[in-house]
Amino acid sequence: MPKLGMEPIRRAALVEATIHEIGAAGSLDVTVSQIAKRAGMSSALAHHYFGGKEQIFLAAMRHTLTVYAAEVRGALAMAETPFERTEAIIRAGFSQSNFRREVIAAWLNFYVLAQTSSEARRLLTIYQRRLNANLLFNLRQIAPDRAPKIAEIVAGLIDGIYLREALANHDSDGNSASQLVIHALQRELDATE
Amino acid sequence: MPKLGMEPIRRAALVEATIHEIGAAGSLDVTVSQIAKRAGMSSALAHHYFGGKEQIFLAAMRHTLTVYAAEVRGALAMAETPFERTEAIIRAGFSQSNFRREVIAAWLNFYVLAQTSSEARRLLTIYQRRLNANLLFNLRQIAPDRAPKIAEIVAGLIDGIYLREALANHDSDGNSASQLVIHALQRELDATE
DNA sequence: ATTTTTGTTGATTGACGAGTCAATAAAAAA
DNA sequence: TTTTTTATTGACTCGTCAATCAACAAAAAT
Repeated sequence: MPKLGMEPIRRAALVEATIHEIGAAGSLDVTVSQIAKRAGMSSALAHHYFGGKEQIFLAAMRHTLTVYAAEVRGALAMAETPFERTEAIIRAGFSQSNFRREVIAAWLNFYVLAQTSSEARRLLTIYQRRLNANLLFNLRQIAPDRAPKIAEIVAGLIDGIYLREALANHDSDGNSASQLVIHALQRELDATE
Repeated sequence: MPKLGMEPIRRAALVEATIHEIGAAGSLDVTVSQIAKRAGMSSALAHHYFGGKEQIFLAAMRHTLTVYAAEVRGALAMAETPFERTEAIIRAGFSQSNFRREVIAAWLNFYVLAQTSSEARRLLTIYQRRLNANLLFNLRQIAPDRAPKIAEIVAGLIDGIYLREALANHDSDGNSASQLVIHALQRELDATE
């Protein structure tokens, strides 16, 4: 009983299911059947819409990036000053949603995939560039000449502290992580030279 | 024609081959047969000595950590002051050897495995603790009360900048990465409060 | 009314891979 | 010298899984 216009619905369901399954497995070692089952369809249909496994993964990665980007935009919209906006970018990176099991798994496996898949690499580059551009734009308004270096440090700290928190044994507290990065940012800005 | 005392030789060869194969594949998606072949033996023998795939991986991870630890110790031995020792730790993290394809692949997949394998998690925790302890010990001699926070920042920066450099499109220059982290360290130490 | 497009799946193919086992051989111990 | 221990592998089992295909159904277009 085919209802028309199913494609976008099916695709979305598959992306959702993929993220969930990767989160449950912790790796890309999930079968198309598992994903299709969770999305409520046959594996043949998953292949029909996406063509293959890697393309399903890439769609899931793209979605993860899109959600993240939206979160950053939302946080930026509520900030007034360049410093507040920089703070907002940092906090967005450590939001609760980014510490959900599936999101952590998505990022870690994304990194792994980026070594060999040029499309994954491309997406990762987009993420990195966007983060850098956002930071740079705001930091330039505070410390024009030191902005590039500070942006690199803040970006590196966001990724690094996230990695450490995501794999720490205790439950991750986004707040203390944000505080740490913001503290480092302050130190950079305090310096006069 | 069995020569005795082969076990350690075989194990070492398998560990070596595993690291190489993971590097070539970029993932843990390598077969025991591939590994065994590169190590010059049958897959049955690999199973005989290690019991299973995961244990082969863990041995490879352990080896990677051991090599890294040795590198840090070597660098520390040649430094005199606490600051120089802190610098040495940072530089060791960005040494050329750590940017080899296989080493990058080992670390990235290590992170992925740490989500689900308690042994991998344990090893990763050891690495993190050791890095932190090393930094802390030296930083305490420079800025006793701020040492814990600075150590966290430097550790986070090492991991984060490494991640970014390892997945960057250009060839990675360990030097500029070190310089960046050392710069941030300086800023922290410059602050008077 | 019939042809085309869209949605859907069960069944199948073809390949691959982890782990086991029986068998073989040489060294060492008894 | 017989037995045990260590080294080693080819062949096999059992399972899994990505991808394909033929076939069926309903809506839309002609």
